[in-house]
Amino acid sequence: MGVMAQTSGTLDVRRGILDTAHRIVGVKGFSGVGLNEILVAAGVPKGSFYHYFGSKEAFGEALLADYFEDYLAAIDTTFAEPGLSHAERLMNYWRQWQATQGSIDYQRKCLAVKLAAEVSDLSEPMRLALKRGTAGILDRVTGAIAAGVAEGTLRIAGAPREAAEALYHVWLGASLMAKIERSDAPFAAAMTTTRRVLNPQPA
Amino acid sequence: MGVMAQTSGTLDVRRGILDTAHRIVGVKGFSGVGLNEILVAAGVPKGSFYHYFGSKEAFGEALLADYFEDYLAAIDTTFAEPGLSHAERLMNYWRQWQATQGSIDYQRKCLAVKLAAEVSDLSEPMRLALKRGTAGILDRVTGAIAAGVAEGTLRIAGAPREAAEALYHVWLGASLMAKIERSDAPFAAAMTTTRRVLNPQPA
DNA sequence: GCCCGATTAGACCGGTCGTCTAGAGGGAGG
DNA sequence: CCTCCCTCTAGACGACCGGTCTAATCGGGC
Repeated sequence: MGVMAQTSGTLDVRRGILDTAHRIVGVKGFSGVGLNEILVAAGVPKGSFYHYFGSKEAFGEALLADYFEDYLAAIDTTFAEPGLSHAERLMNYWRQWQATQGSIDYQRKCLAVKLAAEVSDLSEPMRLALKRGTAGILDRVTGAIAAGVAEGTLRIAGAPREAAEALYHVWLGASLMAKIERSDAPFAAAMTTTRRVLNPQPA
Repeated sequence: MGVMAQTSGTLDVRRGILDTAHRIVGVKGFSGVGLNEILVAAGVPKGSFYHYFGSKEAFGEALLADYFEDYLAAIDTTFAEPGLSHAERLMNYWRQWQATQGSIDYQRKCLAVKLAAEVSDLSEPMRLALKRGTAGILDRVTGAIAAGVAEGTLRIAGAPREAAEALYHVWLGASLMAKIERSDAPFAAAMTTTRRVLNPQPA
């Protein structure tokens, strides 16, 4: 069977499809791309698709799950960076958001922003993947805010969870406006709002 | 030519297509629906479509323009309602947002929320229609905030434009989250944020 | 050399957008 | 009252692309 060798090959193919898809779906959306385009771009024969995924919908679910897995790991890294206050770590997170969404680098475009509206009325499994992912983000941001408050580097009115939700909404909305306006002015506005909400203090 | 009689009939057909499309596109998105489905639902033969619209894209642009025309007119009505303070009118606007987006009434779903991410990478004319529409909303909200501040029923930190952008971002983001979570909790959170930002005072 | 599971090729059918030809409808002008 | 002519309707049609599935191929292990 060559389990080892073939398994690694198999996983590479799956990864290749997922990575390619992230790039393309991040621009064209989910209904807007055909499997064909993704498969050709990934150099994977069309016939193979149903060996790796059960359907286009199951594939979309996997794409989202895979995306959030990476994304949450990246947040954990940012929020654990040594030598920084919780306030600084949190502000770094928003800075990264601005940097990745504002750039022309489609590779890393946020699938949550791109797909939320399109997909949540279309597919229940995909909607739930989105729900799990965003809940994970909200949990982490809430934790970081609470830590900053406890540490004294953040001063907020109300509960950490409320602030986290408010800020996540702001950045989601700013991302939508940035797409509409093709400008990163909305992110600058979001950053101003963020500072007003969090009142970051020097450590 | 029968200009009058035929014109009214003609406009009815166009209206019918647009209204039906609003309902369907509001659920399925733009790439997610075929002209066929819309036309059948509207009871309009396919051949007529290209008499009224040049292409699917031009139709999408018209759909958005039409949507925002109504939407902006509704805002103007809300912001001109007699016997209310500017603060009350503004809070009514957000309440209406919550009511229409939170409901199951797809007829009136916000096309800006639904289509922004999907369409702004897909079609420049549609993106510009979105840009014009959202700019109109932002202008009106900014005006209402400024009026409330001048009147003394609103107390904000910073410029009215900043507050308007922050709040519009919040409500856009909350609408996305409401879709993802299938809950109107995000709107409740947005309302809390809104009150914190605007500090509405009794007249 | 054979076996057998992992992988692929390509057919399949239904739907996509857009086009095109024919003709129905109904006021205007003689 | 009849004809003209333009607006609008009708829906078949083409070329193409969608997701899915079956049947065949590939290639390592024995």
